Amino acid sequence: MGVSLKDIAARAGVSLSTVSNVVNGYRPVGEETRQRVQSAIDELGYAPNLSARHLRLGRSGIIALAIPEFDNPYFAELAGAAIREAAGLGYTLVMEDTAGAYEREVLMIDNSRRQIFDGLIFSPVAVSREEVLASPPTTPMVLIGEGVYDVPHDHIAIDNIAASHVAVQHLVSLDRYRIAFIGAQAGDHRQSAHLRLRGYREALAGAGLPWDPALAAPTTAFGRADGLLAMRDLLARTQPPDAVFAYNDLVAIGAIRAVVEAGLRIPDDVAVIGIDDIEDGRFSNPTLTTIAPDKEHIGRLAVRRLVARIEGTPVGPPYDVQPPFRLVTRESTLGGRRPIRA
Amino acid sequence: MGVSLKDIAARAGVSLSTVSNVVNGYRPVGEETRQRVQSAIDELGYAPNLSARHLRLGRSGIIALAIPEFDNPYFAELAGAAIREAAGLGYTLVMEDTAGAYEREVLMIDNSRRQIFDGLIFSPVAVSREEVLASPPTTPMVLIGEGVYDVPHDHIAIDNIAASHVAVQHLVSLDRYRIAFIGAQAGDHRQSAHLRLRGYREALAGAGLPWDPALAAPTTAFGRADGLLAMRDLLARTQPPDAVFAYNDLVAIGAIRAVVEAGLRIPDDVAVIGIDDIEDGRFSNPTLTTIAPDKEHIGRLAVRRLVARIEGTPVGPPYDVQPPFRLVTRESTLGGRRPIRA
DNA sequence: GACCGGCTGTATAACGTTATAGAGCCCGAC
DNA sequence: GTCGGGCTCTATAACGTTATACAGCCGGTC
Repeated sequence: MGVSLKDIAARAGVSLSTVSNVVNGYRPVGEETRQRVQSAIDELGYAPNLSARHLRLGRSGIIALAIPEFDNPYFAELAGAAIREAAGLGYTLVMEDTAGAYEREVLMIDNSRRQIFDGLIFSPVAVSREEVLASPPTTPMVLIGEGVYDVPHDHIAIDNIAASHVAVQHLVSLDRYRIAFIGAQAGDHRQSAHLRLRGYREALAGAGLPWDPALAAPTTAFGRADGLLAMRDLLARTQPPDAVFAYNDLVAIGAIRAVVEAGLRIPDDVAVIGIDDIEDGRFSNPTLTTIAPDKEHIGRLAVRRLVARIEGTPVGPPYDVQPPFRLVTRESTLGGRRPIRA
Repeated sequence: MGVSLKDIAARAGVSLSTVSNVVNGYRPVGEETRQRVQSAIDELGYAPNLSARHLRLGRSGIIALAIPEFDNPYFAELAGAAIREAAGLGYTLVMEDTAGAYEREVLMIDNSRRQIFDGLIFSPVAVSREEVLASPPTTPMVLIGEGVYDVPHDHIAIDNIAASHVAVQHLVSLDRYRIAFIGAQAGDHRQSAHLRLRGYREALAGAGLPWDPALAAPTTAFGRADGLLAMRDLLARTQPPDAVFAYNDLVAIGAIRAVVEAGLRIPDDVAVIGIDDIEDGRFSNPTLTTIAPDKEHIGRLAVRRLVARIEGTPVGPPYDVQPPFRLVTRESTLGGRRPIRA
């Protein structure tokens, strides 16, 4: 083991309590003793045992952020905002990757992991609403993204349907008639994919465009490779699309690559739009038009709500928040080449 | 607080010890009692308090990975490998972002954070060798990347100089004569930037090419935006480069964008190579030639070494490992357009 | 001179867990 | 009939910390 309070106390010839008071200033200590204790601390290199402190105090000062796609920049960017907010509130934020795997997600909502952290911000993909409901209510949990609604937890997620409307309407405004959607469907667990598909269909209907199932390309996951394969498929059709609404920016970037490989022009032959506004799309060729959720807002708000729950600040009942989003137009739908403002 | 052993014991009418034995099977328990205890656990929803267990056992089963650029996919991809290896060894890996900030990095090497985790994998950027040396040797620490050598810790980092040689030699083999380097220098803390610059200069000399300071473009950081700005600068010279070796793939992607914006062709007018082999470069337009460190190897090895130290497995003295890397040629130096195998 | 209050320090109980020592019981062997 | 030993289970001490209760001392006030 490392150096403990006891070692310091012995070295300085004082009691445990006095050392503790020097360390965290709960009660005043005489100047002379304080210095003797402090030099003992410096010499022996003492640092408090966080587990013991956690056990005693009931709080560790650490909150966790569990995300399903560690390699999706969207979450990295969101995490950045969360980390800053947490630091400002005196908490450390650590991240855990569930990889969207069911067993890993279950570890989040049963108590095995939550016992060591003061709270959890969780982006569930594989677990169901019922499982979240059945989880024991110990440490506070805030849910972000996806479609786990009507549970006794704060929940922050953009309005997927409204966002999809804006995306599709933008493509319609460019006089596109054969608008495809790329993203998983059918048996997929991911609620947001279903919601975005629904928004896409509604928007098509609203614009008086027909619903063509051949233009809804399924994917097995939501990365660049999935977008690439799906787009190749769409381009091989006898009547290829003249625009694509991708489930997210990664998928869109894969789709762009497929279009370029096919020797077609963007947006002239095919316009592309995604969702997320990850940095990749700001530097891609062409740059990517996208729906930008306010990641800063989401990250900060999630932490604020969680900390409020942890500290018992009165914040009212759990609620659903739909953070703002906006359409960011770039070369993949507008054409031309405009220098990036960096 | 949550449900504790005591609650279960009371409910099942047995002692604390018996419940503990049911939970972790340290000693056998009679079948009838075991069932009574088990149903009490299920009913009350018990999960062990990890802090208490950590305090008692001296281990928490959690290791941390502290990285300087959470938004660089390189680390996300490396973390993926580390997470898998850790899971296989019975550990959970959580990630912490230092943002390369000095104060945050100091928190890693003094003991404040290490007390709650069994060990730390740390990619230092801002702290010096002396500070690492002065840190109290409590929980094991494995260092990855950068140039903190000759410290009593395992250290895993590619041979930056050798990697730079390979990169530059590849450009030379394409008959490029004005090869630029983009990456911070001078007062920068980042050792790897200095090493790569040195490798670049050595390789130029080896190829009989002159060293032109005007072709070494400094950056303030190492992201896409930095590559973009530096490349714009280089292209504005009276004698622009015909090839660019970028500090990493993100910088290279920014550089590519600058070349495209300028209306020049890649690789015809300017060839581009990076280091890291992040997924972005596999899907960019054009796709990016790069030096690919074996991230899987690095991530897994770091975890294996750390766990060996934690568990006291005899593994010999701390050592420096240089993981393998290889040149991956793509469109940004080879030209043409080759479909991605996805 | 007795008492009060402030200041400085100490002893101790608890947080939830697990390893150790040991208690009670029953069965078989001498 | 006693002893040894296996089988269950229990009581307890510790891990390192902090909050509570308390003890001693000094100076000032009635």
